[in-house]
Amino acid sequence: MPRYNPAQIEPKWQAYWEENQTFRAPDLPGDEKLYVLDMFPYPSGDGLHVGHPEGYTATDIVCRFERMRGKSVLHPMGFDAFGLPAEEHAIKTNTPPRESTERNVATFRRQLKMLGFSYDWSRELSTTDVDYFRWTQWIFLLLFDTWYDTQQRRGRPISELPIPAEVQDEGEEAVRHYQNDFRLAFQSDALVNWCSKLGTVLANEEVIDGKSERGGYPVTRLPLRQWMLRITEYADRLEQDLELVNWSDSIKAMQREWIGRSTGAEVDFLIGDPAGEAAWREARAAAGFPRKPGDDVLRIYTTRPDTLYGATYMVIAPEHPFVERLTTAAQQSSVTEYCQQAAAKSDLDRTDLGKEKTGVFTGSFAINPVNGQPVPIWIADYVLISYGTGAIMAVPAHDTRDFEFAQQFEIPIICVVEPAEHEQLDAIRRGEVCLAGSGTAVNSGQYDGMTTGEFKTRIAADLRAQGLGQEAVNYKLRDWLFSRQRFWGEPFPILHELDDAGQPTGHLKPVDACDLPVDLPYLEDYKPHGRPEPPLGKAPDEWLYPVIDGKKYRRETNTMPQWAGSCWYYLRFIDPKNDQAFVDPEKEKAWMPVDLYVGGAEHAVLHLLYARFWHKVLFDRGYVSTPEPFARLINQGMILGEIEFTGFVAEDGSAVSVTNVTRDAEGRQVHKKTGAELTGIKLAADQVEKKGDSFVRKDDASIRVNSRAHKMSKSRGNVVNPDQIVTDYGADSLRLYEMFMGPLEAPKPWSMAGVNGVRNFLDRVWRMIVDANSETAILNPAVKDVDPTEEQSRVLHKTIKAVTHDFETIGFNTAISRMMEFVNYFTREATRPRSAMEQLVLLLAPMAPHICEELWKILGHDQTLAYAAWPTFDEALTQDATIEVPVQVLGKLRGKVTVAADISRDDLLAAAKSLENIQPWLDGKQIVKEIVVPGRLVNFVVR
RNA sequence: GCCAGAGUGGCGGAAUUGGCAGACGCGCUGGAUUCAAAAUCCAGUUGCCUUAACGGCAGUGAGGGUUCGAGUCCCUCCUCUGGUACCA
Repeated sequence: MPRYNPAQIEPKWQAYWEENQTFRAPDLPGDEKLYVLDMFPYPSGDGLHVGHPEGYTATDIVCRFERMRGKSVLHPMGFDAFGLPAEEHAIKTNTPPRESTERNVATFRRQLKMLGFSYDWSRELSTTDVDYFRWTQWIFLLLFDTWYDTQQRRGRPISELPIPAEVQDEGEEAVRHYQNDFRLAFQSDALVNWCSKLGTVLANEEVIDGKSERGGYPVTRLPLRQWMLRITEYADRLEQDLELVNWSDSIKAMQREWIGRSTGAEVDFLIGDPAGEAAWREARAAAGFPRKPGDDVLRIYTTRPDTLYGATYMVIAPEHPFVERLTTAAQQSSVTEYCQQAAAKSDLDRTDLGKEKTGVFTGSFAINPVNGQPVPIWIADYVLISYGTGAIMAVPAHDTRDFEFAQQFEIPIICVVEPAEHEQLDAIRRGEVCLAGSGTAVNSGQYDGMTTGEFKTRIAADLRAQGLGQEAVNYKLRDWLFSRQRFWGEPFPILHELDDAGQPTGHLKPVDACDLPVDLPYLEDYKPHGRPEPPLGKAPDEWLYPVIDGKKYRRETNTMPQWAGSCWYYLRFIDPKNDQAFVDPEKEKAWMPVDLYVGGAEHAVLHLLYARFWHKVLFDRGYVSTPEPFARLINQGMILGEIEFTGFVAEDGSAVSVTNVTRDAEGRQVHKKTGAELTGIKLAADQVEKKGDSFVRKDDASIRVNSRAHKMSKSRGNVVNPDQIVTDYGADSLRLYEMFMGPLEAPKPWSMAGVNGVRNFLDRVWRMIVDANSETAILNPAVKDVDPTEEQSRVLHKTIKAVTHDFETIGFNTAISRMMEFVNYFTREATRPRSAMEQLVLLLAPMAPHICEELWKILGHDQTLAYAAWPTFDEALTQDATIEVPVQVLGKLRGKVTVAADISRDDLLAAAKSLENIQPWLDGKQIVKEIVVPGRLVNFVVR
């Protein structure tokens, strides 16, 4: 075996690992456990993408590294195979979903094995396995059985829900209804996001800019009875517990933003008879702020109670229950028209037209509780019924949206906050410019002169004392719409009781845990039809209408969304074969939490928020031991296509500089001045050159071109296929290249030349150790059983130290650089100590396991190196005996002095001062200051 | 608009967190080897000025500041990427 041949080595070692179960994790860990998890893929029909191996290689390196350091490592892999994408693929290829899913899983499994990841494959699972989703259904039943105790701030069994006496008195039926109102899984008639193209409703999180996240199809609002999960009850804990985890700030920020906690106050404005104001105030002062507002007040939510004196109008959402009552006869027709228009608008329209504010006056007034002034009440769709109380006080002087609206409808603008310093202070005072920030109160009666912060605290206390308001917290997070009208998902383990006439009684019966799983029935036609009735409604009667204890039921025909299975798979990996529980408590306690979780940032809100929610419910109910599932999260950056140069040409073929290109309203690329449509053309690297900060055409340097890397996509034709890379360069080269490209978390452009570069490095490693001229696999004659020289030792120990540090901090690109330096050094050495070669093989093994196993064997070992001891270093040997210290004059480098590493401060200073090329810079000058940083530098400040 | 993150050679990227900017790789140039090529090995490679050799000046998106010393810290601005968008 003279030359490095990955095509031969790699399958051989993959077979070895599989036969010997090399990476099988123990049921319970030893002294130190490490649970490293990849976000499992959904097995698309396209097979693995080069983005997948990036994160998977990173976790694999960590696992292999830590195994060599003696840790018990759990590193599993599975497939997220239920849901829309899998079903869409099945429909497209006209295959039953289970069949096409299994085929895709097989492809993914083959590709993952081909890359040599050290997964414990005995734990493989798919969310579509009946034995798996049996427990997904079980957890759903747990959610159904749980209510959230806001006092204790935790989920509790529904049997422990206190039932008010008056409900108790009404009988069993009333109690049941009361309980249903508190369950974490509940049914609700609400306006939902309906996507007829996908034939299902979608969660808020799955709708982006009024279009479906998957497919980009239009989404409309439709009232439908749907299953919801009360994730909002956990909003504060989901937000606060972000403190407990080691995640990137940006992901935490995205979750925080999605949860959208805001603090402020609720305030009641009297809308009843103004003559009764005094009596109302008296009653309120005595009784305090009521939990639910009466019909005589309009309750608003504001984050700026300090601007109450500047409220010049109020707005209620078009869907607000008071619309009818507040509308005067004179305004009736315009209000009706406006509300109908608002209702007809889809979410997309509402945001699209968001630039121009619309609204209509009701004709009614409310009374401002702080000054008794009447305030006109408007209806406008910029106020959302689903947030806060669906009503606001508008303070145009200090809120940009209110300001816009007030300008449009010529409503007075009263400044009540003055900034400390502002260029347009006078304009702000006159209400001509909006100030959204904080400052000092003016025109606010007794509160004048207070800072915004003081004012907020004071007014909250005063309002509370008068029973007119109270502090309040609001979240943007909405309850999670959990049902889908599709076939390919987990059936709900819920039965609807039917009466003798076959009509639903409204009574829900959860399927007994011992009767789980509820499997999917066989359906001839499972395809969505664009109407809200689920396809499971066409299931055979034996499935659809079970009879239990003589009672007839109809099964729930909705299915769970794609996210259900991925909410708890990390727990099942710990105990994948258990048929008594979703996970054994002892094993759960031993392995959780996940120590390192790696995946794409596209799951920043959806998956990670949902999984954390389920985990907290399981935690509250005593089934898991940690409050958070994922202790550390790293998002790998996206791998982009190769850098492309794009030039623009007009219709007549003339080149146009990129500085003159813009996009018109329809998104077409047009000339900035003439508006003529332009075409982008791909230019080869040798057609362009760098000029200043940008690239220009070689044939005309005045024409600037675009240079950037794009997302890989089929339509762009820049997709890199991992199979091809493995064939051409080998799996180790692919792994190594993806780690060498740059920091794990950064987005990086692909470069074929770069793959060739790391392959070159592996060739050099091979030749450093193996005799490339021999027919058989024997050591390079330069490798000898000798002790390393002192210099060789220093190189070795420095490398061990640096690589170990880089592995600990996930700095894989620099770790590779260090090993390249090692190889560059030792290939120049005529004698290469075998021990040093062995140490390098161990260092490189986590990254390029196949070649290293082979080299390890050639170096005379008959066991896998997967559990060989990680190399250690001697700190003393990582320092050089002599060091070169830069010498500066006035901060500029003027010379270098070579001295002993442990030189004293004074000796270093003396050596620097006597340096020959320093003298001219010191001559005739006075040394004002001498800066000596031992081991680092000397700097003379002269005058 | 708002919130994150990032701007360093022809390219991907280093820089122990305030201490020699450009490690390592790609590409390019030259050389060795070869009948020739591939492969391999060696040397060079930020720009400008200058030298026989040395050396000097500038330089990390732009401008300002702090410091003996700034890619790194502070202020203002520009560009790009991702997220988000009437959430009161």
